[in-house]
Amino acid sequence: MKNGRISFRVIKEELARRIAERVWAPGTLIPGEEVLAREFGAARATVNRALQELARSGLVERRRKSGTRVALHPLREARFVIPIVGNEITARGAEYRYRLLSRTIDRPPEVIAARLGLSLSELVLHVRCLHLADGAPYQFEDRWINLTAVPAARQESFETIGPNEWLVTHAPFSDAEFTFMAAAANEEEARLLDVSAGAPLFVGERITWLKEKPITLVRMAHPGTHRMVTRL
Amino acid sequence: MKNGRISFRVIKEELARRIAERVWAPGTLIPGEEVLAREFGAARATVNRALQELARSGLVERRRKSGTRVALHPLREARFVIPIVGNEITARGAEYRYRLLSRTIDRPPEVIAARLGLSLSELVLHVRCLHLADGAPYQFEDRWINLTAVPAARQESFETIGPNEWLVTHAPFSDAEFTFMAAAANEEEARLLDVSAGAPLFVGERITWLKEKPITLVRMAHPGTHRMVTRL
DNA sequence: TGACTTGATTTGTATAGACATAATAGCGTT
DNA sequence: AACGCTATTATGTCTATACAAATCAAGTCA
Repeated sequence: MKNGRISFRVIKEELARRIAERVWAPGTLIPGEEVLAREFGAARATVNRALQELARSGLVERRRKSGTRVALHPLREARFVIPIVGNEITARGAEYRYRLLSRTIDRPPEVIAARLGLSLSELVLHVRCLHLADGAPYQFEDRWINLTAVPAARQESFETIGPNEWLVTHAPFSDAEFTFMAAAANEEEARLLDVSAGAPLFVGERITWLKEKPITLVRMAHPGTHRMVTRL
Repeated sequence: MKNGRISFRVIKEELARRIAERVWAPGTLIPGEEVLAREFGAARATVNRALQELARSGLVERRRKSGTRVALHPLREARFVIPIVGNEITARGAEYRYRLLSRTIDRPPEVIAARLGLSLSELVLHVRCLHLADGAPYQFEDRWINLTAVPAARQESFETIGPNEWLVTHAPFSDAEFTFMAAAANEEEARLLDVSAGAPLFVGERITWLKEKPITLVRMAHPGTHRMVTRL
């Protein structure tokens, strides 16, 4: 940007600094956009953008007519990128390997049908597979695909390509729900992930929909050593 | 907004729809801002805002000169709000209770000093407490506070107010790192959280800094039934 | 061939001005 | 006091215009 012009980033950082250093205490009403614009020698739109971003990251709360105040409880949100597992592994410099465990087409068990909102008569494709990093078990993937919504999955063997990778290029989705939890490894999970039975697992679950229509439900289990980290 | 004017939200949703329904396949280059602006009868700035938001949510990738293309692997990021535990509990309609377990001032153990980047001679405040929902153990909090950075913590007993709540209003931070993992409950955790020893726990860890200066390290352990959910 | 320059293109950002919208405060009426 | 209207005010958003920055491609020169 040209010299004299002040970036919304600069404003954002300066405002963040004032909040962090208690120039403006939590709960305080901070000056209005016009005032700040004059102070920084910028247009109101520029200040507005800075403030909107601060609001989205949870540092301030804004209300029409009342103004902008420093958030009382800065419950800043954490953002995690959910990568394709293969990329995640190679990004760490490890060798990625994939193994298909089973692939069956059947009517869904009640639990699965309920979670996905399917009737018990609709067919689902059940795929179980293992992702390995440098030969060590990294993730056990247990997936159910709604064949009514994704009939093309019937033609795919999933022998060399993981269902995740296949789905992102063949079955779009518009909504998703992520869940993370801890669980104890059952006999099979223990064997597959090379941990002892009952050992803690880090489990991620995801359901995706395309305009209300359920696409797939996947449970991804990692050995307990797995860590999900983010910085903000 | 006035009748004729088209909101960036409308544009954003329509573009998202086209991507979800494969009007524009993954990897495809989508029309430039000017073209879209003409199509929607909006200013380029409006289209720009819509596209920027789509880019941030990971649906498209943008590059100057090349243009905007539909992301090949929509690794859409998941956003989790990290609330104050008390609010989280009352928001669920449960009764919140807090119990202080211990509060000591001492030199940090090596592990903690290393994680926080402190010298072994600096004093830290070690607080352990329990958060309960409707009488049942909800979270075991094990916290270390850097007294060099937050000397005021020395005066606080933490008998009725949790360290988290106290800190957000008394010790600002500018950076934070979140980690989530699964772990097996040790004897003490098992007793406190009312699970059996070795049972899986869902553990969150957070370190915060104010301009490079470490403020606090906290480990928050939940019973394995705990779920962290987000929708996008 | 290969390194450098230049131009064209697309997104990125700032601005001034206008109007929209939400929420509040104050007033008047009952 | 309770209710509803109105004016006020701060944020929210759109437009038109301008220029900045990145980057790709083609052309130039050693």
